Amino acid sequence: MTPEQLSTAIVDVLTTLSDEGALALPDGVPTNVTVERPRQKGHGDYATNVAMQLAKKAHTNPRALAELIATGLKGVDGVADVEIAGPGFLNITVEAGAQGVLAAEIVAAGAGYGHTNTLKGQRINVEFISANPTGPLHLGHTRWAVLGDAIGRVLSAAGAEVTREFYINDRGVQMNHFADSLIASATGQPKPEDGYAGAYIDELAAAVAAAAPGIFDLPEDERRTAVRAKGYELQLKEQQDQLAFFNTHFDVWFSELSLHDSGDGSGGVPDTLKRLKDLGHVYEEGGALWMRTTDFGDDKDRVLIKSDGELTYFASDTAYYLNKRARGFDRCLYLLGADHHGYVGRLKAMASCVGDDPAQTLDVLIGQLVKILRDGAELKLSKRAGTIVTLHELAEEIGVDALRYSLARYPADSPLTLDVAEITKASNDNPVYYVQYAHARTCRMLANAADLGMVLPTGDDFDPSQLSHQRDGELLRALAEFPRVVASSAELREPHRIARYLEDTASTFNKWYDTKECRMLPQGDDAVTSANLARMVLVVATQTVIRNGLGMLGVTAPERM
RNA sequence: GCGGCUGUAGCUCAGCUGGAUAGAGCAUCUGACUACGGAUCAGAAGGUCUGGGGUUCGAAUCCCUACAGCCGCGCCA
Repeated sequence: MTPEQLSTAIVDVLTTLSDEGALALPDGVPTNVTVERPRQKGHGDYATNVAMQLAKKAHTNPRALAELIATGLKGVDGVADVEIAGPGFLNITVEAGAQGVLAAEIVAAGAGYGHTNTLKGQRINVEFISANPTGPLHLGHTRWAVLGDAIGRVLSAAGAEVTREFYINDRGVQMNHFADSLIASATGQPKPEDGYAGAYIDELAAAVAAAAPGIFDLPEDERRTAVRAKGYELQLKEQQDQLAFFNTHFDVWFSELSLHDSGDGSGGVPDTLKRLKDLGHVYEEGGALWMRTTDFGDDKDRVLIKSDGELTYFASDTAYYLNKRARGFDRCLYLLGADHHGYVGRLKAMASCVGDDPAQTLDVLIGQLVKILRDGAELKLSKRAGTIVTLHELAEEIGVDALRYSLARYPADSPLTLDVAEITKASNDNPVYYVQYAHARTCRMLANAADLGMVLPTGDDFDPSQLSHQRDGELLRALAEFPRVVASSAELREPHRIARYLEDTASTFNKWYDTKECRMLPQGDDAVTSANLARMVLVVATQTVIRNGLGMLGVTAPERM
């Protein structure tokens, strides 16, 4: 009996009471009732506060209503006992057998356990990182790499059709500054103003020279174009390789420049500008072209074409949004750093200008910035000054799994401070190892079981009522939570809930493991009992949940450590 | 000045679409190694949930306010 089934059973009881006239609910019977694991032992296996929530509407008092529900619920198959406590809580105890069958269900579902259809039918575009291709990815991108990737995985698990997208800012003056910096490095000139510095520029300049011999000897006008193209190509490739190493994958690498190439009626910036004009949301002033975003709540209007004729980033952003919508996405997720939160207002206003309801089509997640301390002092990151802690360095120093996990276990809106010394030194204390260890432990136990000739029972060979110890029940109820955790994680776009859940579940498993009465393997020459076999199913179920959960965070589930 | 985020144990942080005695890890202290992998488990100690008001059966959670920290308010990218 899962919490979902219990919730349904309570709704059925309420419906019956309502039909019989024992209960009058003006707004009808709720379709969903909250069932949760109580924090306190002694409050049953599950608890619900439904009586307190409905009492006022039904013009009765909570305890009287609780009595009615309890009586009905006691007749439900699988429910062992119902108690009324405090102001009107219903504390429910479930029969061991009814609870134990879940273990076999999880094993049968395998890699699909935890997946739901709560977001079925939604086509979601998740855009994240979207860095300039003018340098390596750094600490500032690392959090988004982890969260964006995990959100993509979690949304998929909730049934959505997800496309993960990286928007390449390959257009704009920064690309010329990039080229000029490479040229300056190769020719021994001082770094240009507004240029990029750092060892990576020198290395990249050498790589450009190696890949295209003679490129720096071209005439000046050709040279810049050629170096820009080659440097871009190599730098983008490096970003892609490093993200692949970091286990972060994209479905689409979208070039900003491609939005400007078109102009043939297939979308892109020219068509976007025309459409905005037709909709009457643009005007000229001071030689510039503006979008009237203040009509939709923005603080000020925004420039699309500057008075010098150059297009702004915002013009590209608008065309890009329309491009996504034209590709059929119902929702566009943007993951932005806190330093871009001023963008939210104009993005939403822009969506309104083109006739969308941003509450339906746009989701902007603002994440707070990660600070990094070394020797107690904050490292200021600046690509142009060349002081960079790169994603790749971090990943190699701490390990991909540990770095991903330690970023994934915090919500995006909590500011994070990482101390370099601490995360490297304390890596053995990282909760990721605790969770991975629990998984490795299940693997060793099952290998031992195989050595003893134990075979995972199926059908009638599996006796769920053997899982009757208090610890069995605690573990089963923890495993039963997984689909709900995934669903809420997807709905709220908060993958850290999965990490916290896994830590809790791993802890429950370890406690179970240390309980003498719950041994899976027979001791000494003892024969294999049906209880041993039933617990074997429970171990496989636990392993399945941990593996699936870690997978949603892009973290591996090792068999040995 | 306006706006966003944050303020919970010594430290790092969960919990925030209102529920029962506010949780975890680390650090500290005490136990369990004739072990299904001890990277574990059992226990102790540790709190005016930043301050002040309000809403109600009930507030860390919602509203108002004050204070503190980080970030943002370009015809930059």
